[in-house]
Amino acid sequence: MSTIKDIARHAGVSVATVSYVLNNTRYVSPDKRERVIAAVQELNYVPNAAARGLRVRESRTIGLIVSDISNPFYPDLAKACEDVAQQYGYAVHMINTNDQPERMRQAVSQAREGKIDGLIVTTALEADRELLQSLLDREFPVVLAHRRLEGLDADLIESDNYEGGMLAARHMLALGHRRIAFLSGVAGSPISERRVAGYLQAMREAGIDVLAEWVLPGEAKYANSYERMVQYADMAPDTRPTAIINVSDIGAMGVLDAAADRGLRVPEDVAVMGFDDLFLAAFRSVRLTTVRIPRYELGRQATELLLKRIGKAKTERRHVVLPVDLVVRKTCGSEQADG
Amino acid sequence: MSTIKDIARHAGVSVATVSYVLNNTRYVSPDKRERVIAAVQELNYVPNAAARGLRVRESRTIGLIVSDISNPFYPDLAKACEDVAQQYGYAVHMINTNDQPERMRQAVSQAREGKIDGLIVTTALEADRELLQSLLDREFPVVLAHRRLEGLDADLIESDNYEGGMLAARHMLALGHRRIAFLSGVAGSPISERRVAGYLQAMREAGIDVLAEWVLPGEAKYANSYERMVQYADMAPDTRPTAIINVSDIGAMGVLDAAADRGLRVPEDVAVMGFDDLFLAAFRSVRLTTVRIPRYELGRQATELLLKRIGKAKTERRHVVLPVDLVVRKTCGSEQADG
DNA sequence: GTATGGCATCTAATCGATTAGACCGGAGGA
DNA sequence: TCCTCCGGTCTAATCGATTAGATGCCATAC
Repeated sequence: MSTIKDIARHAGVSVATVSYVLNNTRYVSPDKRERVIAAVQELNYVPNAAARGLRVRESRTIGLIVSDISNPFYPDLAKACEDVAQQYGYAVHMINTNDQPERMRQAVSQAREGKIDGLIVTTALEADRELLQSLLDREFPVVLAHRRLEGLDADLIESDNYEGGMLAARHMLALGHRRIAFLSGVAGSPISERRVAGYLQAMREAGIDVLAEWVLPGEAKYANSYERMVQYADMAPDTRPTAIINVSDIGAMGVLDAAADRGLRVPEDVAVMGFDDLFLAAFRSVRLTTVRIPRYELGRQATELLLKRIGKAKTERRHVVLPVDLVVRKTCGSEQADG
Repeated sequence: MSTIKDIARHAGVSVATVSYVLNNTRYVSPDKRERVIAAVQELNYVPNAAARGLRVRESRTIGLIVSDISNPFYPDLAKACEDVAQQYGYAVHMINTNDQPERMRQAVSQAREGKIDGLIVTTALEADRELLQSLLDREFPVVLAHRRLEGLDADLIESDNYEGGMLAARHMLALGHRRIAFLSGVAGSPISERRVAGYLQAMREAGIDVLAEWVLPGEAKYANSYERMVQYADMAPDTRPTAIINVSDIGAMGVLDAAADRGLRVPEDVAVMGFDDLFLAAFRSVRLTTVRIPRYELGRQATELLLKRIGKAKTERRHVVLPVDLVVRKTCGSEQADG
């Protein structure tokens, strides 16, 4: 593997001149410039990233923290992040925390080692606040994407979860439902909380008292949502919720399957909605009505913002709220055309 | 940000001693050891990765190349890779090539810059062979996972695609089908080719002549598979294939939806199978019979092998073939129990 | 009392880039 | 003719770690 010295020797110039040519940092006479370029080609030279990074104190790498890349919410966001990063010459470290603070600690450590120049955090728990704040205190760029973390002084790109909750509830209300349940996420999830708040607001506006049993927290996964739906299915038909809004599409799939297993027809006996608009929500056999979350856009904007932050002096924190929209399909029974 | 010199000064020892304590490379007296540890804690010291990397010529990072992380095949594999890497103290660079050779070139460049110590490649095209071989020629560790690349002298962890093709075809044959089609992937995909080869072998063993129109190459995506199924649906019922094997589950979803749109019942009018066993294949509304590909295991073993390669002298190339298995659900009509 | 050896620790070279500041030669002005 | 200035290029310091080899101290042996 050749070094800058080899190039300098081969081209008959100094290492400084080689560096000037490679980085375009000073004028170099055409003749020497050409000799440098030729030497680079001939020796197939690629500069060493560690040496460069040590000197200029940057790694040209950003970190992306997700709780679990195999959760279908994240791949689109991760893709956006990588697309943008590539474009700007940055690499992406992917870190799955599995919601363990230990993993977040490792990520923060990578930041302090200088392995990454900035961090995009899609899932930060309460327990991670102090850790992330310690980075921010050192002026290390951190952008929250998707999930906010109250009390953390970082940039935030999120979608309009409150509006999403309203949209969902109003859709059900417009279809004539009154007993509308909301299968929320785990207690303390700010995403879930905002969506529930929107739902509650819409219900209030409609003059409906929301029964405690209608808002059931739990894991936004298939299995747990399935179980929660089974509870509803076992209630008497005249008290059972006629509409179920789910905090995630994956959870909605569990609800759909539980309903079918219990002999309830969708949408005749129960209307079902999700959140996210995953690819699978569009399948003909599913056709889930849902609130679309702009996942790619979340990742794109978070990465653009992070890269803007890197190297720049501290600026005003940004808080971007992306619009969401209702995607009407079949599971609430109101599809317009092709049924 | 403090450096090793600060720690040395603070603890009243030399930088060498600090390094010995931190890396456990030489005996250090308990008293100095403790002073070093105290200084590290007090100054909140974290060693600089670039400086270390420059000196010892390693980045403790590996690269993972996928064609597109938003293709649901890859997240499980990527997760496995990251899980194993974390465990060994390595970070993971995720690189989406989108099947563009340009992106592969960037990845190879990262390797040569020393940004990564090894590379896991899940999708290498013919066009990438030379590039990857150039890495191997420099003794840079490369492991192919999932997709082989003929003529490349690298380690390979794949699943038994040939056996999978046989399993699928035999299942259809056992159910009494004779006109069995195989919607394959794009021409030149070795994964698809092996699966088709297994299918052809099973058909041969059953004494059935496979019509050219039964093996339709195309993109293994939803839309393209949908279109191909439409073609079949338009054939006369007595010549139309009664069974469709798909090279991917996502493609099978397209087939399922096309069949439904054309008024064909599954499995009564057409039996449908996929490959992969994605999470969505298990949904009640889908219940896709498929050949399970051990995605997590693929990623796990590839990463373990890669890490074994890194730093070790050149050893014999390994070729691991993981077993696949048939997952019988509803789309071929032979489900045993809970239908 | 001096020589020997071993052990803990130190000094300084090194990795491969970037870049501040020195240097040198030629042009232009006095 | 001499001085100044400027532009092109060079030398060498620097980033922060690791580690080879030097050093100095102390115990033991003669």
